[in-house]
Amino acid sequence: MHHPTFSYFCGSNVKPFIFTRMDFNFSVYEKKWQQYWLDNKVFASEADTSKPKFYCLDMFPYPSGAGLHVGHPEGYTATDIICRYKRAKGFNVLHPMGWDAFGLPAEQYAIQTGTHPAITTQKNCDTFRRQIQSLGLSYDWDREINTTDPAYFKWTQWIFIRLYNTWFDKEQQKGRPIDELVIPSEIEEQGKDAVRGYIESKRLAYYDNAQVWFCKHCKTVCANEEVLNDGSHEKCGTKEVERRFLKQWMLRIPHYAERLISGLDKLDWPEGVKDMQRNWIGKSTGAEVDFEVEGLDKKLRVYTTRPDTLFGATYMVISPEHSWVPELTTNDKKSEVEAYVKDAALKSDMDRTELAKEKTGVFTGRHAINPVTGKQIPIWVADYVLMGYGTGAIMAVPAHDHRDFEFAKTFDIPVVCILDPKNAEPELRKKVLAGNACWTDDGAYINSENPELGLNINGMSKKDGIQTVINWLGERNLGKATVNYKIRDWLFSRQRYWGEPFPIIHWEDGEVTAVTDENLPVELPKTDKYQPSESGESPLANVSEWLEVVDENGRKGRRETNTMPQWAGSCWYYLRYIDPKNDEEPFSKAKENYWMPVDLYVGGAEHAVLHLLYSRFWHKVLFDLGIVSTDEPYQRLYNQGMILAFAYETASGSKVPSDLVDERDGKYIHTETGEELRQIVAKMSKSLKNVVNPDDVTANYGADSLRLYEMFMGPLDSTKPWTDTGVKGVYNFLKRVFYFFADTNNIVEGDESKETLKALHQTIKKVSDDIDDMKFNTAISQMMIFTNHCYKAKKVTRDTAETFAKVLAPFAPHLAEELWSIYGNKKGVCLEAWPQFDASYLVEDTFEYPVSFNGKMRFKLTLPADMPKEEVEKTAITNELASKWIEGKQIVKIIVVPKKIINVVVK
RNA sequence: GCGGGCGUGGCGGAAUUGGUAGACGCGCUAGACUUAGGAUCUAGUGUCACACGACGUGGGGGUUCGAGUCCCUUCGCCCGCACCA
Repeated sequence: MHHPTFSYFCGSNVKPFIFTRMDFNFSVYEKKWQQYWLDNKVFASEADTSKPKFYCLDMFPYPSGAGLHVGHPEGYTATDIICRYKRAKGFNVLHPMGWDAFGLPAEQYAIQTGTHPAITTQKNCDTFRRQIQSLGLSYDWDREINTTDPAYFKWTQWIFIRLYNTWFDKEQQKGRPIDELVIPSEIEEQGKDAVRGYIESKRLAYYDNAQVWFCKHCKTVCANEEVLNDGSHEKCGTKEVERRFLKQWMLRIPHYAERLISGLDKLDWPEGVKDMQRNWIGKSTGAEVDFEVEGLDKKLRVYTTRPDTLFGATYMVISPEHSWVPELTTNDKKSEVEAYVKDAALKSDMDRTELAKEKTGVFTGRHAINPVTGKQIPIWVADYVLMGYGTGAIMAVPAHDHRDFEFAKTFDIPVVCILDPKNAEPELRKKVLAGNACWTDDGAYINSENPELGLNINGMSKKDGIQTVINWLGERNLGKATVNYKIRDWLFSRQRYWGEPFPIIHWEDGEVTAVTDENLPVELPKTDKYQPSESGESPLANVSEWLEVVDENGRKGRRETNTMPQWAGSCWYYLRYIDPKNDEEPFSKAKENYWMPVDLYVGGAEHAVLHLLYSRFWHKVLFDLGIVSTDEPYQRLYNQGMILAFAYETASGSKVPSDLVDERDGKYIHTETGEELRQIVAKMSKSLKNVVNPDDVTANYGADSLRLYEMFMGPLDSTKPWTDTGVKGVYNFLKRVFYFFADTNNIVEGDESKETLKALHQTIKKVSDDIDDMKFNTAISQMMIFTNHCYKAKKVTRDTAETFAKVLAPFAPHLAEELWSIYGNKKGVCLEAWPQFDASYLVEDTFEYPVSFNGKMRFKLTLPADMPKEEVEKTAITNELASKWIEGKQIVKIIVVPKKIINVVVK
């Protein structure tokens, strides 16, 4: 790599100009302007109602020890361009940065080395800040926050207390203060404990025994969401997760399911992210139906989305975890069922799903009565029915449900078709009618009549059938329409040291209370034992002087020793940026009212569900309590694509580290084996040795080059591979800009040429529109076109040069400032207004028509722009060049679209 | 299986409501300058024929004066979710 700051520009006589030597010394001027911005706090913002506001937020990073990678600056540069542009357009911009700094790595490091996580975290934050500042991003650094700072997590705890003291009023679909909860008289009569239990059952945050995932590797519980499909733990990648029963803090997010779904409609988010959230919440509508159980005075309740298929229910299934299993099982089946249930309990969920191909189950020996056919149907236990969803029991309709069909075929249970798939292929229809295939789509009901009970849906369509059966069930008190959601309570505690302590005390008499607001924050105690225990007890449980408390009456208590998960701090950080130094309240209401909602939120798609859903949930609770003024936090969401890198693999697919690859004549050769390798695109990884470090890029090509390249690579939302030659491309562009515009010999006084004015105003328009559309790659290409034009024009006026500096400023702010100051300006270009686009410079009195014959462009014809259609037609076909295409043919039609195209149809 | 997205030169990628396919950049080729340098400038560069021209946006079909763009069909890739009754 050559040294960039030093003069490869040896010739002082390079055409077309002669000028005194100037080095493209970016490393000097980039530092200079960064210092200027910082010292003068040019990007500081205050709530100012006289101006329109723009709140632009980046997903704040976890400051890992590895430092920034090239993925970070991608989103940050995009938002920075928009913010600089918006400021120039007169907006009051809020653009903050901070650190999501709780988390496992710092704690693991503490366990290994004894270094307190706060020290490691501080160091990493310093590195991240330095790296981010070296990119010239226009953050308001006075608003920097850190989730591990007690002054910050004091308010995280404060919000937790609000959650704890809120219940959800289903009637009003709204969270309300717990002291507005009306205790039913029958509960009141049962005494104090019953009342307390009732209240606990309503709080949005509650403490209870829960079957939870426990990662033996991390020695902590983890949320359902953190356990991936293949049974591995998202955080550590090991498969050492298992089910345990532990006392845990849970949040009742399902109460907000409906609002979390409906709120999506008015948000300007990628459709895919909205769908993922809807999918995650998993709303389904159906009905609960009660089935009489033979020989027991009980009714087994099931949930089904297809009550219309009741006539086809030939058996029932309950989950192995269902509490009725022992009671339902007949004596002769007892040992068999017990064995099955025990087996299912031992199986982890991953085993269950991995073996999903084959259905397993066991008959309980008991029958239920199908309420519409009056027939006996067997009750089975099978693990394909989950306890956590619906009622944990189903009616099985093998003819019209794939899973039930598979199960019925495996265990030879009758399949009764009750819906004729009229529009299916004849072959398939025959099979369905005979019970040899499954049909889940629409059709017309058959065998679905019971005159004694007054129910007949024969001939109806699915939609009418469902409604008719639900009505019928309701009238007879056999069932009712029900809505179900997949989303479960959010497991909100971890057995770790490095997290927010819960502001909760467990008293010796069994009472649980929240710490009062005046006593916040509950800080983390100093300790040197960070290691969690095998049993799942937090390290905080060992710090007795912190742990044990006594109230004014001498009652003893213990602090909650769990800590909050990493999600907690990121659930509300966008609110703290609004008023980050306030120690009276989490933020001032007036400021919140001015800045919220976030107008643009940019970050990775990996947070499509969890972070964004959790955060929306907290926000809605705060909204219900009147703490925030908007129902949704993030108005517009944008996901930047991932930056990948080239990697190499052998014919057999094994990966080869990039330092062992040579390129020769477009082929990739293994330097040790000589084997020809295939170039692939992969995630950057240490093992592939294809990680690009932003510090290196900045050192070699400058921050402007890094910024510009990341924006020029392609559309912001698509994944794209990094190439070093691509960086050089934009570096060359910046150099060309510098050599032309920093050379005052090229900058003249006087009137600008028509052509240059046109090019300039095209550029203003294109760049403005493209920033609005977040199409930064084409904005940059337009600036390249303009620069190419200037090289051809050889001279431009100072006005033109200054205007171009303003347009360039959001993208390459350092270079733009440098040029701006060369022109003698004393204040920064970052404080200048955005240039006005003037359409009159673009007006042309001629237009170069492409002339097509039968849709093929053959030649071009320059005509007056205002020439009438008829005359254009005439001129086109009488043109000498046209004769060749008309000769011997008949003109059928001529299409003229003014200032677009001429198409001659010939035969 | 369900949901979302995508297929355009050697490569990254451009193309308002259907209206000149391949902008811009990389790479490559040639030339200029030269104390030969991986610098800079200029020109060229979709493919085949390299003259006329023909063919070209994953494949096939359709609508249209005109299709990368609209419709049908088919193939391939990426990302989520996945026994949720």
